[in-house]
Amino acid sequence: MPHTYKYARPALTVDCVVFGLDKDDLKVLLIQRDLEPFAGRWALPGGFVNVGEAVNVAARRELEEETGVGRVFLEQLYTFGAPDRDPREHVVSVAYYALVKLSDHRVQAATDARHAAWFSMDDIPKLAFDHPKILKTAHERLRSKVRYQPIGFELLPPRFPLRALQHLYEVILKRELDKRNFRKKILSMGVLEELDEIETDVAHRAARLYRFEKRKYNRLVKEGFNFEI
Amino acid sequence: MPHTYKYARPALTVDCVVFGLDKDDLKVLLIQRDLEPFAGRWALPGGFVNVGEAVNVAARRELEEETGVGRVFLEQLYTFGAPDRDPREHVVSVAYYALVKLSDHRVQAATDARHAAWFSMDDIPKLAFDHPKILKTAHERLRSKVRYQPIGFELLPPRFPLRALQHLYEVILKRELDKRNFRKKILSMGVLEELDEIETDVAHRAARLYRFEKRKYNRLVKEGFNFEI
DNA sequence: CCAAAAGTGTTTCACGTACACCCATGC
DNA sequence: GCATGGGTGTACGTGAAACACTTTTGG
Repeated sequence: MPHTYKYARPALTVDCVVFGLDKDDLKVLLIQRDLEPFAGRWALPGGFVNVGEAVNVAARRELEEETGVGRVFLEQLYTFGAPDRDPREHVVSVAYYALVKLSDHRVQAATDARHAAWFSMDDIPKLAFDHPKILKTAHERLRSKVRYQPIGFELLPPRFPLRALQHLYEVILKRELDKRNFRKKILSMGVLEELDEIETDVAHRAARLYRFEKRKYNRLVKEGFNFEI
Repeated sequence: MPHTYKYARPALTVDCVVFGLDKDDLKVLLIQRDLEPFAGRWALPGGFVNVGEAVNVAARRELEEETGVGRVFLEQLYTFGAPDRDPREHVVSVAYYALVKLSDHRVQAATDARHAAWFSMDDIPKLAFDHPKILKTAHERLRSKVRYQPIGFELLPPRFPLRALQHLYEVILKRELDKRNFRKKILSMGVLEELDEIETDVAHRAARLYRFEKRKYNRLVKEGFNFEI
């Protein structure tokens, strides 16, 4: 059913940069295109915004369609609106970035489905459209935001050893952190709950597990607390 | 000349939050609507994005049409895409915020033109659409960004006394700053050039004028310098 | 000479940073 | 018993914050 407007309109899409944290690496979920343009190239998951559908809802829908995962951290990144970013016509894309827990089985499943795969940020293939630029913007946003907002926890399982949290910051910030100073600082914030549990299946002394307490964090924020690494 | 598409498309607009700094106040430029919906209401300047026109170019064009000023600081803020934000149909709007020098004569001129006026941020009239939300988002962005990026200078004339700079931060951050600490800090950054000029036409001791040295700032940034107030 | 704002130093305290060893566990 | 990572405290330096008086100028 065709639709007619008095004035021409750019098309409107969403693209999602989905970050996950592997044992060693920061990874991104990419989709292999099977249609022109850029058939065969890897690209960010995304698609068209339906009329009557909120843009963030469209992003979440596309994300769920591509990765099988809902209920993830999703935040608007930037809107890319250069007229030549799609060779076919003027397509404006609202980009989002998502943080998912790779420990989540449903995310794992998406990997085998329809030409989707996780790529290390250090080894990204040639991408379609202006997706290199979008990915770069997302990476920068993640790097700066992780320092003053507790979004890193979105990449970890609900219960984690402090070592995993430190490793996360080291990978994202690309520098080493001092173990004692890190523990001192993160514990002194009072946003982690120390659990009565320890790691299992490790070939050395098992570490204590912690949980991020969002309620404590929200309470502290109201009192003027500033999270900062 | 009508345009037809296979699938329905949301309309795409830009809205601009234009901030200026009065002697005392942070102000925003608003336009009074003369068409329905919201005829008579005040609203943010903005308009439709043309096909083939980059979104940021559209924002700059609309801004120039409404305020008569080009070459201002303009940055993308956020994209608002709720389907009910315009009562007529689904209109997605990419919002920008601009910082202008009210000392600029061309900006002053815009005030008398076609129902445009500057409003103090403490005294905003009822606004059309979801513009209160956009304005609030812009205000928060300005408040947080001004602390770690030297964008405040965009609101001042090229040559200014330190007092004006401090006042700017006090107005935007909504708290008083210590004069000695402020001067010490900002001067120690080494991004201001001390001029051989002083204020004129003041009824008291005239203050020395300074200029923001963007080149020095850029050089320092390359060396890892972080601007922060 | 009075009003109004310009300009200037020091002390204190909190926090970031650097740094090394013993402990618990699995194999 | 050895390899592997877990867990812990202190000393130092930098930078933020608090704080008050003298100087200059115009009217």
